[in-house]
Amino acid sequence: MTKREDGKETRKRLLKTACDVFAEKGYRKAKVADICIQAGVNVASVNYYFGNKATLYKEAWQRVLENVQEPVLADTAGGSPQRRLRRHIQSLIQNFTAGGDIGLFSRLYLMEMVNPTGLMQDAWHETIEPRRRELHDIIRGIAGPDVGELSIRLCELSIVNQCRMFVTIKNSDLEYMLDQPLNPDLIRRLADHIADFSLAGIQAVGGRRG
Amino acid sequence: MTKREDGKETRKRLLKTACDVFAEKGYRKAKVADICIQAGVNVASVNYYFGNKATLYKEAWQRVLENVQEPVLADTAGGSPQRRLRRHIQSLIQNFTAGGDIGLFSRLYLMEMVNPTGLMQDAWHETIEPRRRELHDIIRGIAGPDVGELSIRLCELSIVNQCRMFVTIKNSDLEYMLDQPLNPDLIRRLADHIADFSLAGIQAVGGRRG
DNA sequence: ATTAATTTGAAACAGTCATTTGAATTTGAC
DNA sequence: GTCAAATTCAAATGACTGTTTCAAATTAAT
Repeated sequence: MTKREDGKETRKRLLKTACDVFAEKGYRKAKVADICIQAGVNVASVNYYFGNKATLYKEAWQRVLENVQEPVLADTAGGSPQRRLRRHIQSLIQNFTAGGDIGLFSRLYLMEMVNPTGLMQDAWHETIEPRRRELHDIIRGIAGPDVGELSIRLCELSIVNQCRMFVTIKNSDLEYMLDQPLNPDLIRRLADHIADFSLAGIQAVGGRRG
Repeated sequence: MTKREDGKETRKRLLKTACDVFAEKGYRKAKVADICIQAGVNVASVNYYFGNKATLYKEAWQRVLENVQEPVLADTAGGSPQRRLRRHIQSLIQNFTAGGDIGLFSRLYLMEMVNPTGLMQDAWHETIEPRRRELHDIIRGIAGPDVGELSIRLCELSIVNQCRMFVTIKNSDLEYMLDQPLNPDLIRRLADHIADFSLAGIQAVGGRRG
């Protein structure tokens, strides 16, 4: 009865492309035509497989969220807090810079922030929460038990927002400020810097019994 | 023969409102009708005074850029580098949080980044350059003369991006992460934190002769 | 060859806005 | 008080953009 499996493949390609395009342009500015052309399928396919554009958007988000959390947590457990911090920062930056399935997340978030569709809202909280908690624990481990909760959270923000520069500053502007091209070496250097800088920051906050 | 000065007033109100609306919604999503209604003038006024929407946008940018640099530089000269750093950070944050003529700048930048109009490009470099240079000197003063140029610039980025969290994270998310409402007191606390955190960061980078 | 799942292109449809227009109103100068 | 220019106004224009629908054509599996 049920024949023809080849539609699955099309649907998959469509969804994958949708992630890219939505991340690049945001919900509104992304046309279904764009997505379809880039995916090499007919314009009507979106409606055939997803009903409408909004549903496609939601499913794209879901796909991105699913792929964001895994590769990091595995990598950052174990070792001294200092070492864990360094690795956590590296993985954060990788998330923000990687073009593949992963950097998409922060771009989507940014787009939602700048002009919200209201189609999302909740789902992403669950996704970042575990990572947030881990960073929290690492910082606590470095700062010590006497430091106030608020101080720890402020450190979280300091660190995450340093890493987020890759999302919230145009690459060309970043290169302008650093006066050199943004290659993988430089990114590594930046990760090291952020780790050093932040480690000292946390220790200072801890030392003053914030 | 005839003068009639009352149009100037309208034009001025229109321009001011345009800054707000463009900053809030971005070029595309902001309708001239929105701007006109919010300014309490007729829809045709935009074309009457500015010819078209694009020109209004450019003039709005210009207006914002003009008002951004002044109030800060005056405030941060003099004192020890440590003290100057603290004040610089405070003024940065004020720029990013103030609703008035000033916080607009960073919102406009963000909007341009997320979906560029291509109408701007250059002008803002000139505007931030003096502030950038000042921060650079402050950091150099703290880190010492032996620290490499790149390290100084990385510190710049660390600091600026901590302050930019107010622009690049939704207030509601910020409140969620800090687990308390974002009132002026908390903002002051955050400024203090960033100053402490960054001071230690710079000194660490300097100490290691980066 | 039959069947049902896909694919297709074109047409229909729904909105959204910037801009124009020309008349009405206000203003300032004489 | 009158005139001409400057300004305001409401309505209409008019273009464009982009999603969705549909019926016909194609394809894969049995």
